[in-house]
Amino acid sequence: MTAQPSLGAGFARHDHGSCIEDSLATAEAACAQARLQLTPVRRRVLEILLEAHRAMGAYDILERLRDEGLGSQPPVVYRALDFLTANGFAHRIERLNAFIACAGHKAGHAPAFLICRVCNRVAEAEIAPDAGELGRAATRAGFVIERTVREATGLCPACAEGGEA
Amino acid sequence: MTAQPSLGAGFARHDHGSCIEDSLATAEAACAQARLQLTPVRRRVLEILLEAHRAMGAYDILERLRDEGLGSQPPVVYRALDFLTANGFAHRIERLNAFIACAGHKAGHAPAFLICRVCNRVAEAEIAPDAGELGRAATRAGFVIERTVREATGLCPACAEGGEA
DNA sequence: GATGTAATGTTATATAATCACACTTGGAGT
DNA sequence: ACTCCAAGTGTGATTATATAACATTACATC
Ligand SMILES: [Zn+2]
Ligand SMILES: [Zn+2]
Ligand SMILES: [Zn+2]
Ligand SMILES: [Zn+2]
Repeated sequence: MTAQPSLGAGFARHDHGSCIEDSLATAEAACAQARLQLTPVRRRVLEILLEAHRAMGAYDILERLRDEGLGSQPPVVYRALDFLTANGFAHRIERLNAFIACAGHKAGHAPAFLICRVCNRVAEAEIAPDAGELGRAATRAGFVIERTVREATGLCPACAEGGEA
Repeated sequence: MTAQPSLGAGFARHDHGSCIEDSLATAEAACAQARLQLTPVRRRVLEILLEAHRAMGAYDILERLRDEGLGSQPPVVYRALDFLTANGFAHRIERLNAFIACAGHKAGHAPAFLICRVCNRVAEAEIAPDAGELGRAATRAGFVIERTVREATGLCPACAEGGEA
């Protein structure tokens, strides 16, 4: 426990069952609030991401949907993922061509990710969007930033301690 | 002229012919120094990237190679790109699944990119690797960063001034 | 009940990347 | 010179990721 506030669950152990329930409840509330439709497919995709609790490829998710009779073609899962990412319930990890449920949904936040190259777990960190040298460099150059991808690859605490290589 | 130091050529105009020559000469020198083979295919791919002066997909590059009889199958270009990126002569833009010649090769540097979503031009910015909140968050979490992807999407000065939408 | 909109179903295709194996080449060592 | 080895290349096939295009359904509204 005692997770770092800015990292959400991060790489620490946590009560997984309740984290799924909480996230789903939050998503439902947010959808009701914003008049968004959390349809069966969308909801199930979010659940799958929450259960996995790691980054999943679109086709991995699709396989699950197919087994459950919820859809069998790529557009089904990509549409659901579009909805979830557009509304902040999930994020795309560019480095992995994969998707992960948002940890600690805060409307319009600018997440960064720590990706372990050994165990493939991903931690989400909340960081101010324009902070840092990149924002300053952009300002100097007259560039207007709309979205920023920040993904660090490396070793999580567990994997760093075990066999490094 | 008067380019921002930390942005290399950035979005500013510059003498394109000499920037190609200089970069190639630098790459050749670096390869000789490090006993790396800048073979015809590798050299030509780097030239193509330098001439284009923007991010190119692997298959766009391959098409050029094919026209010139230098290779016709995907592995040819991916091998060359592996070499170029592994040795810092080119960079992969994760957001675009594309590649770009390095602007201002400094051994083992940690670049960030500003990507214009309208004109698709890309500027490379040099930023200290562990700088900023992400580095601190990683340290707090006990995460060992090996590589970082930092890519901002938005509008370059020219496109921001013209029709915003 | 007609109409419009959002969501879904389905087929095909586009785009990106890798695998697997044969072949060539240019030294290192004998 | 001969053998061996490692790096690089050629090539066909395959896998992985993502979108285009169009038909259909579900539901709200008028
Ligand atoms: Zn998030
Ligand atoms: Zn790990
Ligand atoms: Zn560079
Ligand atoms: Zn632009």
